[in-house]
Amino acid sequence: MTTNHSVPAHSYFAPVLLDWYPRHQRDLPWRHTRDPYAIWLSEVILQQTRVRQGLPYYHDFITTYPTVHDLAAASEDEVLRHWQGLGYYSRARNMHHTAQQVVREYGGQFPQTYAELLKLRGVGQYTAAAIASFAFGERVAVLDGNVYRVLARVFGITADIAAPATRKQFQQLADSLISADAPDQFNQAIMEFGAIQCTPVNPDCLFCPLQSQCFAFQHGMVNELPVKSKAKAGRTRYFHYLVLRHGDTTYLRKRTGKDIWQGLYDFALTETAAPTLPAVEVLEAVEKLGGIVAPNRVAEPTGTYRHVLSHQKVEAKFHLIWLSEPLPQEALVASGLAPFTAIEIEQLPKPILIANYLQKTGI
DNA sequence: AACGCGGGGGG
DNA sequence: CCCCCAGCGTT
Repeated sequence: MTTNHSVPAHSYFAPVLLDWYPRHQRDLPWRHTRDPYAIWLSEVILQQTRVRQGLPYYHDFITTYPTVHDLAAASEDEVLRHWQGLGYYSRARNMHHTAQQVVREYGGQFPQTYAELLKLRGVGQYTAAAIASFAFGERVAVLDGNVYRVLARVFGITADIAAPATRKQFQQLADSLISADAPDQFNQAIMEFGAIQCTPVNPDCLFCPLQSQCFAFQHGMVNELPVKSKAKAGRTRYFHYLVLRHGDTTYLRKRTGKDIWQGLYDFALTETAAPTLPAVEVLEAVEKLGGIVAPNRVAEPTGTYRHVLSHQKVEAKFHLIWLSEPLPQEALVASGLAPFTAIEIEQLPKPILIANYLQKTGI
């Protein structure tokens, strides 16, 4: 390819990517199928997740739930347990909901167009475009973080990619670039190119096939593009977990509010604005839950477990408390707590913070 | 348009 | 320790 700036990058873009892709693509399981269920599964997992992290989860899900019928028939707890550690748990809950919807309302057959796919819960513009192109060959451009980055650099777009209004500009450009005869390959190629070649940090510009056409490279702006405003800093929260135990059972409850970790299980929780909770307040909290503390069986709290989420930090301490009696039934109803054996706890979906604590303490 | 939602990898 | 990675639903 010659350096001819009189020729717009537009005409070279798709051919260069389609030439690059087969020589550099990773061998990924969902690239060997046109099954919309398998593709949907992979895309939901990959929505905010890197391939390396998502791959074992994909294998687990496609093995445990080979068809949409299997996924639809599972319980939400079981689906969340398989999702444990992947984060953004609403993806799993929405996925489960959609599986049941596809079985009930679509006879087990996924809708086949972008517009119809978009109606499914958990399927937004990106995922609808991915399924429509990969499974059904529809000519609709995907727009994900990789695509934003590649297009911003190659075409010198300085709009803030974190601003929702910027989307139109990129969608229009991507739709103008996508190959008419191989829209699926184009979509795969541009995302793979962003993931492997045009990486966020230290992109491989030296061996880049678009180097001569790339605005950012030609103008020394590779590190300035794409433009992306920073997310606002998150708050710090202080969790004091009451690990109530009696006999061989431990009390946990399912998180139901609009807070983090919806649908997952953790212990009775007192949240404070300050890092510490006085011992007397720990006892008061246990009492309020209907618990009778066994004599001399309140352990010192653990050290601080720090758990960083993208939007908030959690600093948690765990107070191990042995009860002399099981919690009364009314107390369980009021608090949502329930007794579980260690074997049962293993099967519950839990935040990584809780799973780490349980592993460390051998419960 | 702004916000809330997890967790991992690299320098 | 810092930085980076981001699609969808709700408000």
